[in-house]
Amino acid sequence: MLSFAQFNVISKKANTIPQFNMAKNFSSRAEDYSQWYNDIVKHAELAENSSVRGSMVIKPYGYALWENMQRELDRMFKETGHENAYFPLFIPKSFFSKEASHVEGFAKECAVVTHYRLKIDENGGGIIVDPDAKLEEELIVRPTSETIIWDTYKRWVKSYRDLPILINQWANVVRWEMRTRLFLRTSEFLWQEGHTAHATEREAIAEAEQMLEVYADFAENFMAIPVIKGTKSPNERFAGALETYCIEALMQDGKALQAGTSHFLGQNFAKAFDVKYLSKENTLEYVWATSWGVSTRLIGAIIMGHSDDNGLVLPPRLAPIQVVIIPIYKNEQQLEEISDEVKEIMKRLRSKGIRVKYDNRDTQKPGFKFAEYEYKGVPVRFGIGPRDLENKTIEVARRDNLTKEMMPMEGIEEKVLLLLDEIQQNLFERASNFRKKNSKNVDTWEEFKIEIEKGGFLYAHWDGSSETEQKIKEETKATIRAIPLDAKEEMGKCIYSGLPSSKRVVFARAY
RNA sequence: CGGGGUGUAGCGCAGUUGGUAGCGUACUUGACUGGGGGUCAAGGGGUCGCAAGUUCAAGUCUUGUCACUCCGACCA
Repeated sequence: MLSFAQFNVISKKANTIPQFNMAKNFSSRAEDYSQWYNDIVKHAELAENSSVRGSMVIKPYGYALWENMQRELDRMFKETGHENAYFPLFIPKSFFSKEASHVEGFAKECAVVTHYRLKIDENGGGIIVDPDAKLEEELIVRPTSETIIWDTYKRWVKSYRDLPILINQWANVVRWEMRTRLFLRTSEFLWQEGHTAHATEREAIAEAEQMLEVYADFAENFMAIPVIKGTKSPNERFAGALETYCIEALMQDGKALQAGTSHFLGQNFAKAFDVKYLSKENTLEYVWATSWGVSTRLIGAIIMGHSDDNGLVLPPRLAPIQVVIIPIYKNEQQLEEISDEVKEIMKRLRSKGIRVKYDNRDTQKPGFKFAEYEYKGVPVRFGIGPRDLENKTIEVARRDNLTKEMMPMEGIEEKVLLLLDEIQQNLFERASNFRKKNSKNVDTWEEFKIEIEKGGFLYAHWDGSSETEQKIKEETKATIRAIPLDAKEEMGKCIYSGLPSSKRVVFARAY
């Protein structure tokens, strides 16, 4: 059991924000971590369960967050030379059987379309599937798009001049999961999947590594979550890949979350779909492939990475609302005066690119609004009342450490710009410290079994065999989350088998 | 798919030995309020998850079923 004390950095000073959530029946992390997570998703209005089992409705606030994530990622993809395209949702069943390990990996979780028509039931039972409308070939709802894309690339690639192909698509995919959790695992989810084709192995590997860097950059600089960059062990590798690169994050309950993966696919798909090009030397060669993706699961990472017992905490660079302004007034006239001033302030904030919202609803009290935006994780809140108009001040409250102070209206846009950066930085540091505190080297099996119960990343030696990894998983539920790219060479003995090992890998229990 | 738990008003819950449903909050109206979830008063809102069964009578008992949730197996 982890202590969350380090995340409750509420100062005892006079400007401390009082804690009201006790009255609202929201769970705390220590009481029930899973319930706490579910409460945040629902009460912060990110998403809710739908009538479709295992599928969620992403609500406007949650979708706005996703849009911000999309925008930054999309920019990064384009800056690295990629273009967006769109491929079909339905994939002919036969495509799947072309790459053996790929089928095996996904077969158990595919939704299948078998018919194309409904009809009125003659026996009065409402609507039924028309048995006469059976498809010649059944269609799979994509769990990922490698097959349909490589079937397409086959037609696009003739010569080395056609390479590389650098394409990304934003799409939904379906994986029929037995056990679902909002954002972390749902039957349908939103993601992006990049699929590239290259002339050489070297170039493909470089692409996979480059995209891993992009993901790590995004995680750390936008989500404010530190990640371990590494490769997966063969057991954890993507179905059909020769190498899977990953970024791995640590959640507040001590469990790991895979935040993004990038795969070097070798020539597996090129061979399965017969994608060849004529080289400069006039020889026919199979192309080399990569694929890489991140999903709405990242929203789960943001929630579990930063939020506290008062609700959601969002990193400023991704927050749908960065500054919310709440007027405090006694009558119509005061509201008008405040609104005039706020209009001016908003203009200045927006000129700096700050996403600001003025909540002038007359239907809610200020205190209610304070609590609401706090729960929804808005990084900065302004309170402006008659006293502020007189003094030319603003009460500025920050969500990350729950403190507030008075600031002059003059030049507030510059101050806030700095403040947002400071909050972003603080969240990253806080998460980094947490990870540091919950990462340790472990050298004996006894110690491993004790430490894994406490959660966190365990750096330990591993003999490199799947059997050992499997045994460790069976006995402790821990898996190898990553073989860090920056692992230093260090002779040691496998934690489990005692066989020699040259570097430490990262073990953890995972989502 | 196996095991546990929960489904009663928008949300959170109570409901005794079976006797026809209640609390908090939210909602509506009004007044007073207003710098951290306001106060008072008066109101509105429920096929008790769904379907069968037992019974004179079912939120309550029985069976089935669906959903959610936790724990396993599977996975981003």
